[in-house]
Amino acid sequence: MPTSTAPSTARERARIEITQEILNTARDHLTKDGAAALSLRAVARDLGMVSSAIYRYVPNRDSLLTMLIIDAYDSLGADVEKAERTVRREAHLERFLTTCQAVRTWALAHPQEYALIYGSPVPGYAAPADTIVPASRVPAVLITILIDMHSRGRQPKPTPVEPLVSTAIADLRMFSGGLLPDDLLLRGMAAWSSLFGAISFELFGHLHNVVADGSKYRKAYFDHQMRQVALGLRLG
Amino acid sequence: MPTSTAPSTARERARIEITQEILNTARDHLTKDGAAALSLRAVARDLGMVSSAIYRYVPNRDSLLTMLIIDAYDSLGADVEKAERTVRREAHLERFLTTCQAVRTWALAHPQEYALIYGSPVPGYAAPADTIVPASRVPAVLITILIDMHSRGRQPKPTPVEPLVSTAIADLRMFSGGLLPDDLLLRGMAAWSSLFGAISFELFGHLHNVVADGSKYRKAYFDHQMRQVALGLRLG
DNA sequence: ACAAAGCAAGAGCAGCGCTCTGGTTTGTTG
DNA sequence: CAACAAACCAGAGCGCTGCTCTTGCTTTGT
Repeated sequence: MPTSTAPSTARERARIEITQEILNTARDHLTKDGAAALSLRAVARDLGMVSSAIYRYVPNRDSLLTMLIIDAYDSLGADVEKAERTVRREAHLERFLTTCQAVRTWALAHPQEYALIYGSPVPGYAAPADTIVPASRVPAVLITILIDMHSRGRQPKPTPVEPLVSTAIADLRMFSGGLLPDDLLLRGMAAWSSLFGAISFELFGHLHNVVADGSKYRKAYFDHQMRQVALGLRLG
Repeated sequence: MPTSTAPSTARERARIEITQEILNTARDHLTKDGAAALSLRAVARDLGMVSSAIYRYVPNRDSLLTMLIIDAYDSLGADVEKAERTVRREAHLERFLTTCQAVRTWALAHPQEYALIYGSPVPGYAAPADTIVPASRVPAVLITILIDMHSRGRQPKPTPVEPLVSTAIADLRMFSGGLLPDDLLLRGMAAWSSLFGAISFELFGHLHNVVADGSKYRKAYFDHQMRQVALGLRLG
């Protein structure tokens, strides 16, 4: 089943087109002034429509933000997948490091969008179901690397995990197709949090007066940290 | 030199008192509706003053947020310091784990304040200098644990660190009094990012459909992860 | 040919941050 | 004690926001 049916009437085509324009303009505003400053009225003004007309295409501000969130997840996911694909399949460590670099590169290039998806969620906001698939693209890449490593390499005996923790990650185990032992899944989660913890700290200003400001310093620092994380994954 | 001189006149006393009331009411609003929804007018209403009167005590909304940020850092810092103090000095691992638990406990109890200080910063916002001291209380606790461990325990030979990374963390080295080798400082940074990465993921909803929702599962998962982090610190 | 559905435009409501004006209170000084 | 400047308060007002409702017009499927 196709996710979107072909536009039969001119009206449907126009509707899709206008919705696209709204999304594009909104993304421009987002990258310039941040999510908090995004205003439906300003978007309408830019598009030469009156403010009320926007509500024909977007039910409200929150849902516009949701569309931008999905967009951001997909943009990040596509970049990361593309970067990771360029690496030789057997070079597991390099695949991991390339993935981390790609996430950071995207985040530095799209700080507001990064903040939108990995920063504080808006107060009453609950992520709708449409976001969970795009949101899992990066985790999927990481898990694939782990699976490849685990299935090919020598498998050290898995460290046993407490039952409570083991049941806690039942969903994650299912997501990975049951191909990974619990302790490796947990290491993967640790790597994932470390990756985003490091990027968030850098992007949200918590490295001020801690790690030198220059971009080469920041990159070297990040590199080093991710190599450390890779050690924890037994990738190095 | 005292940071605040004694209030001589009734007016000065009233001023301080009213400013305090404004801060308290603002904090109530923050914990209830989040930073984005915090409104000077609403605070004024709660206090029975007209909206313009607030500007006698607070220059603008941003500076009110800054005061709340400082408050939040101090609240977190005080809780963490208190918790960490209860542990036997020689039990370095336990001191570390207790610190992590204290951070998480505070974060779960004050999610909006956590989001305010560790979530996405407001677009044009630049943290003023007044925040850096309160912000470094938690890092200071972690570094003290590392110093105690390093100075007492057997010191494994430090892994050499690339020069670029070494110069990148010059500020951090200074902050730690030069008592720690670079590789341990870097492990400490990794632990710090992991800690906040883990808490941010949990608080900002990125563990949905990954780690089971129940608070005991979440706690067990967090415990496990922090023990893992401690291994990276060679604390375990 | 015609009703139904989709559309644009404008007015309007309640809220926001912030400023300005005019009038009052307070503390200090001649 | 009187005079005066500084600090205070209340209110009106500006321009912005999200969102709704009403009024007409146009496109669409029957």
